Amino acid sequence: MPRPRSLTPDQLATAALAVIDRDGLAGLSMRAVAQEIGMSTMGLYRYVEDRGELEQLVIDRVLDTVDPMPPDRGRPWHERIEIMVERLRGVVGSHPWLVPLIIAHRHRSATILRWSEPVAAILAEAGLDGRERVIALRSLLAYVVGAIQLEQLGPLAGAGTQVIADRAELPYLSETARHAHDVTTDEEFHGGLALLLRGIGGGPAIR
Amino acid sequence: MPRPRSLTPDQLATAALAVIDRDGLAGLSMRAVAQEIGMSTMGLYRYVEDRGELEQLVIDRVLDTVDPMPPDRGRPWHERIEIMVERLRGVVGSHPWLVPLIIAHRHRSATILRWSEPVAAILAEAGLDGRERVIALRSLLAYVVGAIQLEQLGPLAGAGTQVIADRAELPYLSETARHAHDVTTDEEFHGGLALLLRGIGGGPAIR
DNA sequence: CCTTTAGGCGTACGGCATACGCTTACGATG
DNA sequence: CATCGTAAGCGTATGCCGTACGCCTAAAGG
Repeated sequence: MPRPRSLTPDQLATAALAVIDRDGLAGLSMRAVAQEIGMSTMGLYRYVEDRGELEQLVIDRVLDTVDPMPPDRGRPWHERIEIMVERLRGVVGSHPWLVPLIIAHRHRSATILRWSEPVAAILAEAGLDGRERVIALRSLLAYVVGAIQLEQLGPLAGAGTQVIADRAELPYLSETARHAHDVTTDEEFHGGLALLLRGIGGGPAIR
Repeated sequence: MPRPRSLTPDQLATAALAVIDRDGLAGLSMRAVAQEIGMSTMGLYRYVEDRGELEQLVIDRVLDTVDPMPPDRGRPWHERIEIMVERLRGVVGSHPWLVPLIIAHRHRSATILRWSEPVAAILAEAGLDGRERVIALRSLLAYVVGAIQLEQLGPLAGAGTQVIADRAELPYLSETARHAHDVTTDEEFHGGLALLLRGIGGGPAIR
């Protein structure tokens, strides 16, 4: 009976994401999204309660593209976890501006749960008991969250690291920084993950 | 010759920190800090270029309390790293509102460098070569950053986890969540760190 | 005592989220 | 086809925010 909606939540999320990808997180405002759609600012409030709900819409839209299918069970379990982690990193990494938003809304998102389910299953198969599983799962999440942020904020082989390499008062750190340029972003991420997996008990043997 | 300054940067940082600790990060505004000091809003701009510089002041003030002294060399190196990590977590954890600010300003902060120096030294002593050191150091930082945020956003034994425990469509995850209540925040943090250290090669032997 | 310099304040602007009330398009019903 | 209830969409207004700019004044050197 009433007038039909002229916008789907998905169109709204797409518009907001376009704004973010173009102008960064700071460019995201109700006005900007309304303009992107070609609607008045207040018209948006017919679709979302407030700005937070719009953000949630964007995050869900992006995170929903993470494939939650358990990987082929023929592989060793640490490889399967790597695959799951890499899927998450791939999706988040293609929208780096979203990272702070995802962090802030993490607890409300169903995707993290859907992602965690197969990971928990793999850890159980690997023989970890309940308590070990709790700790391993949280550690993996902590590592992924932290690594993605560090990666986004300053590439390892970038200018910031170069500055450190020249600091005479920090001999060990600068010596370490000089080795940074031949570690790619991917090697760094997977290297760290491999350390964690080895600690959990599933990685290749100790050096 | 000119009129002397009536405020030290430290007083400014202290006032801003008081506002944050009382009203949260959202409560931090130039107006609020000015009122806290008993000065007009624009008076603050005699001391800082802009809001960002005020934030930097607060972060430096807090992070400067992290003890950068290398721990007693008699201990095994993985214990020494644990001590360094715990110092960082202790300081940041007592001002949880600051976490997003610290993340955003991370690259400008000298404290992280001062902290990283002894950690790099310990890793070198442990026998890691340059490349391994780069990866281990970044991993530790990633874990700490991620874990502190996860810890702050949702306690493991809290209501959020309880909800998960009742989700029938996520059998492995909910089974895992049911074990969460007997893992304290500290156990979780140190358990994850122990996994990472074991992977690096310095933790207690594999299970 | 006078001059100079920076300290401190008030005002004003443009941007933000959003509360509220009006107008209007729609489509089900008579 | 005419009518009307409902929700869509818009305009206005409020109260935040950071901060540019110009004025007045305190204080120290000569």
